[in-house]
Amino acid sequence: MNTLTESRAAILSLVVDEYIRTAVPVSSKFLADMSGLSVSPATVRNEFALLEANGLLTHPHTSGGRIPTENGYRTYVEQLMFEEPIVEEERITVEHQLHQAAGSVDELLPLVSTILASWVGNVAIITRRTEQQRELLQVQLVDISGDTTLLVCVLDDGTVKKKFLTIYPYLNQTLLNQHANALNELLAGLTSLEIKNLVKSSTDFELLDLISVIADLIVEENMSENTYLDGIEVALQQPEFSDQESMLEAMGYLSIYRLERLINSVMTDGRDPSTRIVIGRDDDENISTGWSIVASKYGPDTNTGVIAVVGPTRMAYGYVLPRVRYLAGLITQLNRDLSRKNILDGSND
Amino acid sequence: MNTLTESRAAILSLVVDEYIRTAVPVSSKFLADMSGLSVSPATVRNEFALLEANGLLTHPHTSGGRIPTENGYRTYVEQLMFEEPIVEEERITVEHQLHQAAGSVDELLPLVSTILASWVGNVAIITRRTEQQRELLQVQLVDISGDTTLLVCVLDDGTVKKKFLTIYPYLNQTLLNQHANALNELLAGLTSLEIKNLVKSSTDFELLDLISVIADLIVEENMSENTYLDGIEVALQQPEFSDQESMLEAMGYLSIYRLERLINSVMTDGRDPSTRIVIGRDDDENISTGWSIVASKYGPDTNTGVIAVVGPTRMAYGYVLPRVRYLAGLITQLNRDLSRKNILDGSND
DNA sequence: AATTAGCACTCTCTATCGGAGAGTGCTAAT
DNA sequence: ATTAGCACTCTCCGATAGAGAGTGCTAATT
Repeated sequence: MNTLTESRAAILSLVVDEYIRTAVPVSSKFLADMSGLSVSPATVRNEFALLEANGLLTHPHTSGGRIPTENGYRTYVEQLMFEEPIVEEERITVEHQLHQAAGSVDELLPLVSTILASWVGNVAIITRRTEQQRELLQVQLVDISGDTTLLVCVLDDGTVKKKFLTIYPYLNQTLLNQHANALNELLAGLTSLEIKNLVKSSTDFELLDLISVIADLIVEENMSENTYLDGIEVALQQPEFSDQESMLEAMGYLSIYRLERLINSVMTDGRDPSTRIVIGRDDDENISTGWSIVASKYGPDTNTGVIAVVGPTRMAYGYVLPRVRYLAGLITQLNRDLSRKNILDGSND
Repeated sequence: MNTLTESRAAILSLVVDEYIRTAVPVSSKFLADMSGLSVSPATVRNEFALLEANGLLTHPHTSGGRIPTENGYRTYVEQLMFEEPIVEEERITVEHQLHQAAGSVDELLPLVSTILASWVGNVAIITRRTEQQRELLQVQLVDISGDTTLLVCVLDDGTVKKKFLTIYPYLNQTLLNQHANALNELLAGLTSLEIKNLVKSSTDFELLDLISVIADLIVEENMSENTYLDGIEVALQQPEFSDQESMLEAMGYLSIYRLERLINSVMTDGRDPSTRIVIGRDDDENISTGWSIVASKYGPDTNTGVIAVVGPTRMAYGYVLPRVRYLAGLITQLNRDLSRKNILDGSND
């Protein structure tokens, strides 16, 4: 049933391409005239009817052109789509822009999300998984005021976490430094898990509470710090959102909290591929009708996450997919460079 | 010329109130029937004509009701407006919500902006002026990898600033700690300015470059860290933005970068009052037609900034103004508490 | 058996028209 | 100074009609 004849596949492909390009339903006359097909509109119409019977096309009105169904998009993406290669010029531009943020992940990722969003004209989102294996490098305790003390933890990827504490009895900075030194000797180089085990195994540390706080702080999920979203404004210019109602609905849908959960759930359902395209309401995903996601995991193991593009089903998959995949690879590579502990090039920034 | 008769002022006030409430032009019949005015529609129409001659009202069509001009709004705000008092219940709700963020300014301000936005149904923005007088409490140098070192500075308001450095020759953590200790002895308790003077006066410090970097880092302006914006989505539900074009235009106008510059310029033009309402295109401000700002400075001196509401000219000034002023006062008070160095109440968070 | 020309049919889109309704401006009366 | 009355203007809404686009189907062609 799903074996399309060659010409039928070509027609589906052309319809999807054209509809993605113009957002206007595609007519048989247009395909017969403008495309390489050397057939008459009537023939195209016959194929239309069959594609529609297969659930791959539909038409909004009796007398409008055809548009793809969600299944039509899926077939297109799986079998027919031409992946628009990234030209050298694009590559250079991107890598030039990224050069500014060689510092660390939390400078790199927001920049990449901005680049991706403007590149594909849709919402781009990048999540970062808090790494359980991150090591604590250094702890600091700073006396802020009377009874408020600031706990600062530096992790091995350069992340800095802080938390206000109230410590009784009052400890002055000298005492705090002594405690911090003790903590550093004890904890430096350990992961959150190792610290927790330490707490479990030995019962009579001084500052046991504080050590627990540190272990929690290291792995604390702070969504707004670990997820980067951009491109809402450019995405909302799509004709899909031409009235206030659909626009507001879209803005609600594009909330960073929703999307963060969404793409993480899409990419952590145990499936193999590191790159996925989810179109419309897939039965086992809670994605809304009319929306699609192109997502890719990035790495390496020590620093993973998902980079994704979110937009209307009428998305230029053949253009978006290679670019998402490319940026995922680029992030992976830059992360690897950052963690390789011996960067020979050193621009003093 | 600007002395309105009592009844004419009452009519202007009612028109503005009603138009703000419904966004529908107000008719003479409505005012005569529904309001306390014991006059006929014809009388109201006579007054309309005079108010229109004074440039305070206008009507979009020959046969639509009246709407205020920008000058009409200004007169209303300056002379006629009733300030909607904050009821006890609102106050309790706000203070309850704020209790969660007793920690520091950078937890407090985003929360206040969210509260304000949802309170008044418009965009709320809070800027924070980087305080030149903030003191450095502690410096930390952490070895991240081969040649990357992380510089961490803790300031006296609990702010943590960090910067990646490349230091030659390589220093291991022990050496870095020694340097950090030296720096702390030298710099702890100083402001950026004092550190810079130190650099100027003495020429042969070791780590002179590093000290300069620290001085700069302390006062580094990081807009996205110092400005908090919320409420775009709720603001865009106003009927002013009922088509895609005006909605996109509004989104562009509401960019955090623009607004940040805008409200800072509005509040730093040397005028007296700590609270200002700017309506539409004031000649000496670069505000757009159709937009208004209600802004208030907050304090105290050690930690200043501006809290503002931005929205269409048809804004409920009498509702917004007291609430902006109230929150500005609340921020001031909380800041004062935070810096008073002796908070007696200590909830262990 | 696949393709295609022909044609009636459907539906959208746009413009036009007319009437209802709302609101005004003006005049004359109070 | 206020108001009743009334003609006038403009918007809004629904109906109507015609053009245009595209289809589905049938019958003819290759």
